[in-house]
Order: sequence, then C-alpha cells, then structure tokens
Amino acid sequence: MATGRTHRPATRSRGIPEATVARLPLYLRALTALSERSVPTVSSEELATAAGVNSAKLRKDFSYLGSYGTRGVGYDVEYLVYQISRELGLTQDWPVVIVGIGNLGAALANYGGFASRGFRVAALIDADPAMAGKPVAGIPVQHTDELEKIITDNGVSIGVIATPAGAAQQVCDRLVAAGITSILNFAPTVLSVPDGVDVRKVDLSIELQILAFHEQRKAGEEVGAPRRPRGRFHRRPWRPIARPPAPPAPTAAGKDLTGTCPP
Amino acid sequence: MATGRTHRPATRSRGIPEATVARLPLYLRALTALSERSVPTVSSEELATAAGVNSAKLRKDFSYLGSYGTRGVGYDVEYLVYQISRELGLTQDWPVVIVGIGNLGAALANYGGFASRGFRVAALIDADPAMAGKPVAGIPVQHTDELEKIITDNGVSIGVIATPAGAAQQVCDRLVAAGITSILNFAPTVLSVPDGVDVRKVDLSIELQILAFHEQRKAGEEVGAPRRPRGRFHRRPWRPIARPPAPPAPTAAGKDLTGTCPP
DNA sequence: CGGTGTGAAAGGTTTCACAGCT
DNA sequence: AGCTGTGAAACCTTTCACACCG
Repeated sequence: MATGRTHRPATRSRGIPEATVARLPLYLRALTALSERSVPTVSSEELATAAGVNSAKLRKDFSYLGSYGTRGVGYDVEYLVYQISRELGLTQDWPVVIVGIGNLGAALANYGGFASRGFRVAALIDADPAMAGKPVAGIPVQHTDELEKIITDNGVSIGVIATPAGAAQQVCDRLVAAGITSILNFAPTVLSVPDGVDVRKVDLSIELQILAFHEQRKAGEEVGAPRRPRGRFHRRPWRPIARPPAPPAPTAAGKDLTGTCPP
Repeated sequence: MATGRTHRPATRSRGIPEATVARLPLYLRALTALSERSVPTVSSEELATAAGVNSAKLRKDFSYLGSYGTRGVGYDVEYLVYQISRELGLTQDWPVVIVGIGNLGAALANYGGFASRGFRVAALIDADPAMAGKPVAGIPVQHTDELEKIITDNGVSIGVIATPAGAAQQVCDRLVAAGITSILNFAPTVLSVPDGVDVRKVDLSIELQILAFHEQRKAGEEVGAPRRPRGRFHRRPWRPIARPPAPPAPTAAGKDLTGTCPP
C-alpha cells in the first residue's frame, strides 16, 4: 500500500503485522460495545465472534501486543480497550481535514464514527467559492486557497480526499507539500506520493466489482436444487461493454477472416 | 470475509486467487483510461505503473486469466478490457438496491462510478416515511415495506447497506430472505449471514485508525534531521479515552505498590 | 532485442494443536 | 478444568529470475 517505503525492520520486535493492525479497530469496536454494557471480562472465543473473526487469529493478534489476558479467565475488557487504543494511537486526538465537500464529503463530515474515536474534523475544504462559509455538519466550508494555512495552523497530519478523480492528485500534492503524511483517498485514482507518506484508498466501485465476480460464479454453479425460485433472470444474454472479442490480431498468415470467402 | 463458506476447490483450475480478483478492477480502470486515449497496446510495465502495482505482480495476475499478451509487444488494450470485464462479470449489468438514504446513501446514489461499470441503481429504500417519493439522484425513494417486492420484481442480487449500525442486521436479514446474495456494508457492524452470501464491508473509521497507527509510528521515529518544522504539536501529553491503565488485577502477593513507601 | 509467461524462492498470514499458567 | 500464548504446519501472496517466443 505504501509507495516506496523500505519497510524498516521496525524499531525492534515492535513489528506488528499489517494484517493484525487492520483488525485491531474491529476488536476495539467489539470491546467498546462490551464496555458500554459493563461486561468485565471476555474470552477469546466470545470476543472473536463479536468481531467476526476466529479465536485463534484473535489470540495470535493479541500475542503481538503482549500478554494482556489471564489464562483460564480471558481478557479484562477495560484494560484491553486501553491497550489497543494506545497501540493504534487513539489516546491522542487527530485533527483531520476533508477536501472536497460534495455528497460524499458531506457524508463524511456528518459521520459520527470519527469523533467517537480519536478523530476531530478540523476543517472542510472545497474549491467551489460558492460553498465558502456555508456550514456543513456545523463546520463552515473554507476555500482551497486556505489549504496550506489551515493545515499548518491546526497541526493536521491526516487528510481525506473526497474530490472528483480529476482533482485528486493536485489536491494530494498540496496536502503533502503542506506537511500531511497520511491520506485517505476516496477518489477513484492512483495517487503518487513521496516516500514516507501513507495512502489508503476506499473505492466503492471496486468493492462492487469484486462482489459481481463472486456473484457471477454463483450463477454458473446452480448445480444442486435451486433453493427457491430466486428472482434473478438467470444469465442475461449479453451487453457488450467493450465491443465483443476483438482478438489479439495475428501477425500474418491466416488473417482476413473478416470478409466472406467460401471456397 | 465470507462467513462459513467451505471455500469450494473452485470448479477446477478456475481458481483465481482472491488477491488477484481484488486487483482486476484496478487494471480495468487503467485500461479504460488508455482505451479512451485510443492507446492500442500497453506493456506490463506501463500498465502496472498506471494501476499502482509492480509489473511482476500484474503479469502473474494475468497469467491466471490466460495468455492474453504478445511477447515482445505487450497487451492489446481493447482485448484485455473485454477479457477482464468478462471475468469480473461486467458484461452483464447488475441491478443494485441501496438501503438507507442518509448522507452516505445519497452520496452513493449520486456516485457516477456505478453506472459506468455494469451497475445500475434499481431502487433506493429508506425507513423514513417522510422520504418516500422524494427523488434522490433522480430516483424516487421507496419505503422499506416495499423491500421484498422491489428485489423480486427487479431480480436484484446485490444490496448496499448504508443505514445506521443499529438497523443494519435487520435490513441484512430481510435482504437475504428476499434473495440477495451479495452485500456491500457501510454500517459499522459485523453482519451475520448464512453460507453462500458474500459480505464486503467498507468502514471509514477503521481506515482512519489504520492511518493513525502508522502516523503514530512516524512521530516516534524522528531520528534524522526534521525535514521541516512540520506544523504538528509533537507528542501531545495525553487524552485518556479509556481511563488510564487499570491493570489486570493481580491475584495476591506484590500488590499495593500504589502507596509511597521509600526504604 | 524486448517483453510475456511461469517455475521456484522468499515472505507473510492463518490455522492447528498443545504446553503452561490460573 | 479452562483458556491463554505460541511454536510449527499449512496455506496464500509476492518477488525473483529466466526460458521462451514474436
């Protein structure tokens, strides 16, 4: 995901696998829910179920953080919440800026899940002068001209890009130049950034395409009894998005099969 | 990601690795851009750069689909677009329903990236009676009561959940009961579904937390010359989200180190 | 020559299964 | 007895490097 970072061997054994890091927020959410219900301890089995993973994975994950459980008992909920929060860096709060206040940007600004973790929307930025000053989610939108000043003044290091694809790289460059080192990109483009800057991307259309792939497989696999007359039109005939095949064009001999030429 | 699917050994050698499937949409996007610029062929190196991966990976990925390139030349852009589209199941179009037309749901309804691939928003559904009939992105919102009928009538097999977390499981159950077999979930909850139903989740807050983790590491690593007086307040003192440690409660011996007791 | 296609090596992730602590 | 913590096995993914072909 990073661009060219040499993946330093980590300060030492502090090497928490990327796959584990990606699951810590899941555990944290499940633990927070337990905490709110005042559940004092939880076993790996229960917590794993709540987080949607299996217990072996969870225990292995936690083993990278240290030994925070008690054998024969389980994990202390409050204590784990604290340890994971600390590991994720959520015990400090992170000001973020959102650039591009269209439908999606507005949705993000209104999203409660940010504030509840350590994130604070420090500013909303948009290129449209007509939007400047208008409040979205209670925060006045500022013009792109102010971008550098906003970032410096608020000590922002995380930026969210929710602009159209065409503007994303340019916005990204300015964010990086202004000192931002982590970017969450919603624009459907590959961003190029210097070493040391992290980019994560969220792409709605890609997720749907992955689902479509599996969905297609299911359709072709109707072997057993059709559980129920599903409302799908089985195998629609066609809808050539790219004009049909258009084969790879041979070199010489045997071409010109296009015209009619019966012997 | 699936719940209990036995991960069937695939019809045979049709086993395209999951990691590869997840990248096909990236390649497709890059290829579409080339196609629009009427570029006829592209090398693995060029295409890989455009898609943000390395060329070895790309060639390996394509090798699972078949041999669609020409040695010494590269890949025929149009032909590859077609092959990947077909592999992803995008040569047919997929009606989708979006449930939960809040900020995010509206953003999704307006998102152009769906239509441009093989996806068509067949209906928008919301539980709020006040929204019923109001058009969003040119499509009238329908009430949740209609959910089953909408899905059956339109032969929908893909659903998008953009409701609050509390409603998600219930909506999910109804979608599944109505015949939907692929779900894209934006609600911050773990959904449980029967075997055979695919769920993919997109979680904004989780992505930010992963960024925060890496961001924190960077801060602790300021070894070399500080490239520039970045506008960050280095290491904020604290902000106990969970009350501090609250250690795991020892059993006996050696406790009560809390009081002062200098020898 | 240049660039694909692919075995084989290296690296990362998940699962297993059980020793060891409470 | 029960549940964590963890080596070791199994599996998956990425990278290497080069044979092969246009």
